[in-house]
Amino acid sequence: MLNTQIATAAQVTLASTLATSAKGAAHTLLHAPVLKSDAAANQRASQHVAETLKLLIEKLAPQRRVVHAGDLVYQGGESFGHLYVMTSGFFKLVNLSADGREQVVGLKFRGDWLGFDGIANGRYACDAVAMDTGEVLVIRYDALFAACAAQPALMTALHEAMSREIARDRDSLMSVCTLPADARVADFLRYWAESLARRGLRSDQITLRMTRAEIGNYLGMTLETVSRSLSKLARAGVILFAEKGRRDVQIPDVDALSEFIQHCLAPASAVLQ
Amino acid sequence: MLNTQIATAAQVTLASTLATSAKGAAHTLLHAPVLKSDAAANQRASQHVAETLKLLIEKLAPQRRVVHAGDLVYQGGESFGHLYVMTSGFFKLVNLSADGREQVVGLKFRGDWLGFDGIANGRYACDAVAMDTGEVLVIRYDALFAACAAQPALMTALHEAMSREIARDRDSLMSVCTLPADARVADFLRYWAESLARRGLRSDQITLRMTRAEIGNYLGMTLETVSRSLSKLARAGVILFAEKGRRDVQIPDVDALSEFIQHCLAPASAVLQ
DNA sequence: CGCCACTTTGAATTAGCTCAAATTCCGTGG
DNA sequence: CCACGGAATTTGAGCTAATTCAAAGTGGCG
Repeated sequence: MLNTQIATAAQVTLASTLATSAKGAAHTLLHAPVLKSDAAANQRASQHVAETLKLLIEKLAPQRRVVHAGDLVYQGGESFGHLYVMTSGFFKLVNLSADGREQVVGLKFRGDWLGFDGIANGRYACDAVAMDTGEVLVIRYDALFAACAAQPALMTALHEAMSREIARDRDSLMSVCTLPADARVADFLRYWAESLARRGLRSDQITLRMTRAEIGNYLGMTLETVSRSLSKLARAGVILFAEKGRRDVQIPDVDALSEFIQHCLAPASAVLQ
Repeated sequence: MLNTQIATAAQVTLASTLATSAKGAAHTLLHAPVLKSDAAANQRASQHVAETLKLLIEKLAPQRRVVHAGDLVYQGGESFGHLYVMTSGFFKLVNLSADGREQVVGLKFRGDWLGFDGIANGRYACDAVAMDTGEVLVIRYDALFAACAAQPALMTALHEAMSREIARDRDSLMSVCTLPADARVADFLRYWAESLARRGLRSDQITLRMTRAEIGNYLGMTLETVSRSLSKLARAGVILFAEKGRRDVQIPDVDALSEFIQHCLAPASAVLQ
């Protein structure tokens, strides 16, 4: 396991640091624990995506670009000029470090923006690769920038998208740092299903468009471990593989994935596997 | 080790995926490998920070808030209304998941903004905790939003800061996912030193304001492993501890840290440790 | 039909974790 | 100023989750 200590000793340490230092006011305002999927919230989110796309199309009349599996929308090092907003399809973001390490650092779905990483330095910091046929709106950053001044709704949409990305990236880091391998895979599936649900797509049956090696790379583990974890999830009945092929995963109950994660974190439960 | 495979089999897999799918155009535009620290770039960055702070102060005349070690600037779950820009000090961002896992997901220095995570949902997603005495500019988001329309420079600064945060978070994820423990600690120190250098502060001597437990939590490893890795770095002469106390770390040569990381990644080198 | 890439599963190995004990540091009060 | 106690750190020893290495199985596609 990566780090059980995080749920025990380290957590106590951090918590006590906060408690003593925050002058007794720490953690009285926690989010309501959202462990259950929320259909109403998903519908709202889906509608919000549709409205944002409509807004962008109306205000900016952007060019559209159709992509196919394997196409690069932009490439690390390339000069920044455009942002892209997905209307359909599925993308991965791949980072390449100076010393040659390569990693999938993000997954993107309909409504997500691509290219934020390029704003600060004038160069894109990663590759955006289509994993499937899809379409993006091509948005000139300077045009968007200018339009934002006159159209507050555009700026709101932009800021919201960047904010969401920041929050999501942190959740990713958290998953990698605090969950053991099995739970990480479960969390990955949960995130994917939730992402689909929030966009109004069916989420009980997802087609993994990534190989085990890519999933493992994204989650910080080997392809063998991904395979073993998926097998364990299937054995536990939390997921089902379609009869033919193992790229299609059925998720009868998303909440069961969350329970599985909790079960992985539980310290002293003797359930045979 | 977390994942040597990433540097071997998985990398080949990913690379070939890109190569075959990107129609032969993959990776011709890589960044220049920046393995060496760059004094000129640091100076430019430092000046840029100063200019941005000046701009914010002039245009928005923000309130200032002095903080001391342990103070919370904002708390997860709290209603969003302000962004904060650090003029001095040092902060950590702590995420708390719905199921109680807690993790340090970011470190912030002078010039960095705090609170972006709150824009999308109207609630902050993490705690921002001061690790030292410092000061932040308190910026009402609605005021900033309004001012951006008239002051393009403000919007540029805002977008740059968000973009930088997104890129940085991905580097974090990459470090955790692709580096073994020793290299991760080295990379952590390298990042810290670089962060100071880019702000015009001395970077050859840094005072770790975090316990081993916090560092380990941030890097996804235990406090014991952090301690062992630091000892190994000291034994290798890459860092030196101040005579009294082990919170002060001297870094005679930042580039030596990068070399150490490379050395950790090297597959078949038989150097005794 | 056969190749090739992907996946699964097993067995052995190891990096990092857990547990434990000794040491150092630092604030506090005598 | 020094003694004391609690917190943080270091280091060792054993354990275990995940990796590495290896081999067999499966499916898609020309």
